[in-house]
Amino acid sequence: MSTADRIVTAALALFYRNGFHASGVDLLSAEAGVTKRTLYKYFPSKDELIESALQLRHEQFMAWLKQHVAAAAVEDGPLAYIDFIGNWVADAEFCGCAFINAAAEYAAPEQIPHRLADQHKEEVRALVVNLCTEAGAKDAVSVADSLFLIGEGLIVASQVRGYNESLVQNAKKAATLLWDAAR
Amino acid sequence: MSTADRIVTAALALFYRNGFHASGVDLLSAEAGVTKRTLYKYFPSKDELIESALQLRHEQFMAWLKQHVAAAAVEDGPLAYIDFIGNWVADAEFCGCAFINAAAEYAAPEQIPHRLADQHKEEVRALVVNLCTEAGAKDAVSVADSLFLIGEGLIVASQVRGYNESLVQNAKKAATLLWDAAR
DNA sequence: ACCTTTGTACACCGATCGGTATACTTGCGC
DNA sequence: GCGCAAGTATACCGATCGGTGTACAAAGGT
Repeated sequence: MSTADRIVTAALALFYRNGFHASGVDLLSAEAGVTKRTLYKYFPSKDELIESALQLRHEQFMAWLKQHVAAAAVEDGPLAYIDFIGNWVADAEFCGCAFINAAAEYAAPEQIPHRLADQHKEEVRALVVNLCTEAGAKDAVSVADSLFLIGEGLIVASQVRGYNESLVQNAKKAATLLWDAAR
Repeated sequence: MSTADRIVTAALALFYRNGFHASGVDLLSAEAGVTKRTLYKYFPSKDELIESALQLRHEQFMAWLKQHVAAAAVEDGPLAYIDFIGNWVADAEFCGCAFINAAAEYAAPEQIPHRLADQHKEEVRALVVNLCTEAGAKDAVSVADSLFLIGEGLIVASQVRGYNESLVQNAKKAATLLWDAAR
């Protein structure tokens, strides 16, 4: 693992756990096990480090998601998406969605972290649309958007209120109902 | 309007628009039209000002929500909740949910803004459960949680991706389907 | 008229912010 | 064995952070 990778990996972990504004560069470099000088050799500013960290997160997340839904039968793909979210929010390290958090801290839509969040969510939504299409939905876009909304709701509800087994079950139930109605 | 009220009102507006960590006390007091000294006469610290601002937000929001759902027929109450969210996210000043944003910036569940967010969401959820019960749902808690999830999803999706008319329509459609299945 | 309250103006505090300068060590390629 | 890039150590920069001290102006109650 290269030095740059170690830095951006540690940065992502800290930003995710601690927030972007609340994570200073001193702590950041200490967490990565490098000097501030070295950090600034690879990333010209904290802003660009944030950008790189979110880029890394996007790649990791999409790979993780794709792997999960690929393990499900094609006709259950859309429900596997909700299942994936259900697994994710149960993780002890779960701190909400890094991109939703980024959009919250950088409210203006033209700010780079917010734009990256928008792009990330668009890719996820597109993936869900694909799952619905391949599973033979009547109106793939419509049901995909509904499932996407339930997923987003499950993420933030779990973040704010803490993990709740029955809420996850409920999300799966609602998703199943919507999905069955769309086939 | 008392001086303390003007301060907390301005603080809420700035925190909502700008984030908590990103809003400094100097800007805060300037925005409120008072000196920093006066601000600290009423609020012993920025943290306590944040707490007061969130408390104010909670009261304003609940009053607004109750007023909206009270205008709907009892049997349509649960759908009026989604309708309310749909109106809200269409507002030009919409910056997501202040409590979700607070939970994002203060990730640890024991931090006061996070705890206030939890309490706020619990009250909203309880209100939706009541709406479902009064409207004669078979399993009020279950369908209320599903509608709540769709509402949360609509809030964050609109925050991250910007307002999207068809997404709102889709949320209403999904909510209607779930609600009809629960009556 | 006097005193108290309310708020202003503004300088100041130590700490931390993001970011940089300089000098030194370490290890690898040739 | 030499040179060079990578990284360390540490001190520093100006700006801003949350928060305070002090002196003064206005206004109301009695």
